[in-house]
Amino acid sequence: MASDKENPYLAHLPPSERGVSSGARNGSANPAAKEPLYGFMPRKVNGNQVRKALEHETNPFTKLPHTPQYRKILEARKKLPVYAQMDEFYKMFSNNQIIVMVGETGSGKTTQIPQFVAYSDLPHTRGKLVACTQPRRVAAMSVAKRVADEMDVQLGRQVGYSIRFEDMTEPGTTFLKYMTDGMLLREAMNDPDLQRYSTIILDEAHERTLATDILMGLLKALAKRRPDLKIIIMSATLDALKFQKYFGLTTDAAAPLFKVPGRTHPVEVFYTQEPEPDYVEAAIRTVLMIHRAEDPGDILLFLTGEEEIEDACRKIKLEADDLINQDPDSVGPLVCIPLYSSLPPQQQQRIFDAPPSARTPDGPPGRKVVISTNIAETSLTIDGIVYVVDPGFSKQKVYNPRIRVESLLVSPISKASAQQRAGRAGRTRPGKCFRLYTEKDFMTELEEQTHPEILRSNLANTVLELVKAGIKDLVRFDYVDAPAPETLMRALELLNYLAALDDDGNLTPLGAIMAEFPLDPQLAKMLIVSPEFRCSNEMLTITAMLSVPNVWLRPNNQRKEADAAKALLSVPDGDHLTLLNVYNSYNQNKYDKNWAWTNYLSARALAQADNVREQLKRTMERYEVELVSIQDPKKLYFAIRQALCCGFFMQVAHKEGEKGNYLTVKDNQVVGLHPSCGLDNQPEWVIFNEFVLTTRPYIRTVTEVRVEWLLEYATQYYDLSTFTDGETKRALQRAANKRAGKFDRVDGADGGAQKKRKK
DNA sequence: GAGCACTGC
Repeated sequence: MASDKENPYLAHLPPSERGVSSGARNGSANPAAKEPLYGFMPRKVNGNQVRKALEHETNPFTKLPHTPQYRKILEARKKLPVYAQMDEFYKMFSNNQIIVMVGETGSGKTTQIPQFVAYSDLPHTRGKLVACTQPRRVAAMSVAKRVADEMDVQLGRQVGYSIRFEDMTEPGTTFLKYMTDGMLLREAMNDPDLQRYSTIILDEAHERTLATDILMGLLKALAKRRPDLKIIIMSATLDALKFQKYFGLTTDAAAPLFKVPGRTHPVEVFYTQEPEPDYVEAAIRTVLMIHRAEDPGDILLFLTGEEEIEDACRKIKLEADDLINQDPDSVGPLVCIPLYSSLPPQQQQRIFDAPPSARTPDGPPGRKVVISTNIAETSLTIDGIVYVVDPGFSKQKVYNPRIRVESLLVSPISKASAQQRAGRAGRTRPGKCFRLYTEKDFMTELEEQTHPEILRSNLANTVLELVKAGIKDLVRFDYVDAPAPETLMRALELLNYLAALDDDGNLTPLGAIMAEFPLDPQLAKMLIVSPEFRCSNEMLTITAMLSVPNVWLRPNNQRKEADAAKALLSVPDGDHLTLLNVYNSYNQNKYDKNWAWTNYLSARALAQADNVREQLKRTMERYEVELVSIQDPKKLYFAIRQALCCGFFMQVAHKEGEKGNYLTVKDNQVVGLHPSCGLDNQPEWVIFNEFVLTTRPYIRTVTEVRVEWLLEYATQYYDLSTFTDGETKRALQRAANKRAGKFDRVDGADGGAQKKRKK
């Protein structure tokens, strides 16, 4: 490398270092006095150099003098366990392309390691970035803010973050970027070499989110194509060896491990002697036992869902009140606080309230009990928790590729999860964890790790992203854990029916555009084809509404009122049309802040839909998907239902008999219309957005369609030779005959196309 | 006549 141009690494160095004579040009005999990074050789930086630069009076990235706040924070940083191992880190980082790092809670890895890397990579001198991914948006935002403060720069300039709907970076200036794993995966889709980055750090890899898992596969392959790219996988202890082996560049060499101790307090673990037949009852009993007998300190109880949590809250409150009445001198007041994700943020904030005070000045102190879903296991940290009650269950997503259904199932947690839960008791001082199962069950029955999400999900979306990223052979892709072949086959099959992939598995032009939308392939497809039906404005709305959580509120004590409000907004032809109507009404009443609430709708979800709609609209404009509408409302509703068929022709059910049962097409599952469904009759053919398995199998968000549309817009899928014999096939046959102009001699019926409404 | 574990684009 002869010139500065070829070696941008040297650009930041004083002229003398670049081979240009003169320290005198700096006006100083010692250039290091002015230039904090003087003498830094990229990726050959050591701890001494960095420590010196950190103490320097000038900020090397802004060239401004360091503020007093910087110095104060720096003193705190020096006490982090990871700071003591800076030399070791630089040695390992300089000598290896891929590192696996483990650091427990409180080690400082998430804030410090990316900064260490920045001092070594010097990405600002060559227009590169250091990226650090997080599974959650809030984490990406809050860590970026913290690190910007630590580096004495403004958030969004040298240090920024990038999450969906919010890009807090400045191109050309930002060189350290925190981002969600999903965001980096999106980037990899369009730039498989991730050229912008000099180092990529995957944080919280042990959580094994779908996006992180896919990124690990992509980065492993990319490391061979880009020897200049460095990769750090950060994880909890238990998984380290698995990642080391996976990222070993040869079969027998593992990636090196950089290990940093955590800083937490010990937690004493107790087990029950016998298995508990009813874990909710046992949990309530344990909470009350702690309240009566243990020292002050708040309690965290893990349960599986909203209903269970609200129920337990009521029961604990009743029993605690009884205790106080019986024994006011030795039992203090107790508050129960529920915590789950669908609670409005304001109510979630209650977990940070102080525990209730003693009722008399020298009476027994009060206690706070937080009853939470898994959200408190990773996403939210509550200070002051000293006792954890862990019944050992959580709701987990499972995917059945045979019937293409994702459902939630209450299942035993893993050992790793149990340890994570116990750790929640030791964040501020030594704590106790009460496991409501036997030690033997813990040792022998619980799985080591929770199954990674990739093994429990429908992969249609992921497969499309991978194909777009240039991965041709999905089955032989080097996954950390390979999904079931049937799951991949199902995904490929769906994408082929949707014409996103051709018969050889190649991406079609349509598929390439579909991949650009942050949507399930079915939704992307119907949105992209909707201009042909001249209803793309409406499909845009419906797609956005289907992409956000349920907009309907149904408070326990006002169910009737809520149902009545919903009936007023319902469109009898289908729930998809109702969603359109809800959004339009919301939009027309935006001046009225109470509109959502008075109509029993979630203002939060509607605002989210608005946000998603805008994002999708921008993508449509970018790919020239026209935004059009038909004026005549009757024709418009027809067009919408036809466009729906283009995406959801595989999610169709046919009415069987008069009992309200439906049979899903091809899979032949017996399902019912979900009670929330707003159809005013039972049409012969319906498409549905969702199959849910609760008290029985239901289809939810349902709209009536005509059989001839299915034959017309999904000819390949409705090839009758692929159907098993039965009423559905006979009905399809009648419709097909009619289309072909033949007389149906079996029973003379017309396939139900002219069916009358009951009302 | 039911419910929404949790994330993410």
